[in-house]
Amino acid sequence: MPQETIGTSEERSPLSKERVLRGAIALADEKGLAALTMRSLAQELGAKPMSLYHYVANKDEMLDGVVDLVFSEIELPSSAGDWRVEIRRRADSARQALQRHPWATALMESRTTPGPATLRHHDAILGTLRSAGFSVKMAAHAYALLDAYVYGSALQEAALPFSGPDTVAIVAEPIVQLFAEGEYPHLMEIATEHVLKPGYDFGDEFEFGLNLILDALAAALPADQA
Amino acid sequence: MPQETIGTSEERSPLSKERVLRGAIALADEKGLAALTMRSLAQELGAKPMSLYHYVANKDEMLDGVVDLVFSEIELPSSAGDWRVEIRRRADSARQALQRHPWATALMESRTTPGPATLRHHDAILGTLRSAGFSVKMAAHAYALLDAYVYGSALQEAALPFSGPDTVAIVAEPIVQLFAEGEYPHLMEIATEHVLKPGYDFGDEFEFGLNLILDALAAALPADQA
DNA sequence: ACTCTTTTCGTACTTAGTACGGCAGCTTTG
DNA sequence: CAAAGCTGCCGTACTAAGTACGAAAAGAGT
Repeated sequence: MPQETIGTSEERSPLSKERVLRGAIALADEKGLAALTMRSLAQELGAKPMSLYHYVANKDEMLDGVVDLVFSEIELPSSAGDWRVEIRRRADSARQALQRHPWATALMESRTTPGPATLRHHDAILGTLRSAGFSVKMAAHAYALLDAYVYGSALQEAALPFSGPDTVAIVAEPIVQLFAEGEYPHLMEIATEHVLKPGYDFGDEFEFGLNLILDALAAALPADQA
Repeated sequence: MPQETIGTSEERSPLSKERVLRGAIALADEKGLAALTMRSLAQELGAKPMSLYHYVANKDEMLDGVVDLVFSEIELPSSAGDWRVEIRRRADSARQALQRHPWATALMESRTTPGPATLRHHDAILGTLRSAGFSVKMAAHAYALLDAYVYGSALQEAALPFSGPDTVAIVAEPIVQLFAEGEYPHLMEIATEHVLKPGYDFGDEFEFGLNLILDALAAALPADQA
């Protein structure tokens, strides 16, 4: 006597590439990237491991799809409207997406085959910059700069031992202890006088850099248009 | 009858943590990060897998050590001398190190336990910025910005399907083919009119952003000092 | 109901990390 | 110089994970 639809937690709609990828994201969000195995994912989906291979060629290809899905969560900038507003919107949106899925930053590296959402994303940014009046070359420069900054920030934030504005103090003690040896005076200074202060939020750090970059790009625009 | 010292290629000095880590780097450089397994590394070192565990607790810890070794390859900025020169030097040096070991960027993400070289590195940069006159807060901002940019650029460069200034054309064809569908007009434009042009070098892209950031930081210095 | 197609899965092989205990050679000590 | 101990090296073997291969089950269409 099979147990049929007794399963309480696991969803049991038919599988699909979409469901597999979304399940993978959910699993990675919950348990971390290391816990994302074909076997555990199958279980999560109420299926058996080999069933997944009907929708993805192999795990690597699945990860490509996952990365593209994460990219699709990022708001696209519009080519109309103020370019600074649009670029900022997408930068913030990208940071949020990579905050929701901290493991994704690591994945983006190894995957050299961008998916449609990724390409669309890049295309939209370049479009916005070109519409703003940047030359082809300058748009490429600006794009590389902005993108490097956004991903680099995501990398940094993912590496931070804390996440919210308030969880800082929890891990502060052992770190300060380590620095107290006097070997890293400047790290010590920045830690105690800035990062470990109550109101610290990495988001402020991010905004500072983003503003600085946008201002500098805006200043370079007139000369580029000439 | 043991074959003694007949082995031609494999080094056969006694093992050490140093040798294990350097072997790991060499293997990753040669065959890629995926090929770096405890088994293959042991073979490379002319030893058996389990021997490695005398020098590293487990693979993860080994990777931590590897990352720290890569960091130690980066030139430290000095607190004396012009801060822009020093910061630029370390930025270029960092890019070179991450170019030599493209797989390292991916590793730096997951490792939340920085080694001594990493800490020394960060400390030196902060020291240089502080000596230049930046306030604690501004130094933190500048540091986050610069670092995010350097790592982000490394990430971008590692994701590029080509490496040198001239290998571009090789992979250009299929890419252009893909874009030609007209779905990504701006990517297409940047590709054909900029990236795929003969003299293209990602290094120029990097320098542009670095200059822009340094200029903007320099402009912010006076107000910060006041 | 039968056949064709699509979806799901059972079995089993391979690779990789690593726990555990043994042994060899050098070092120390009587 | 021999017995005892320590250090570094490794043989064996277990577990987890990706996935090849082919078959069973579930639908679809006539």
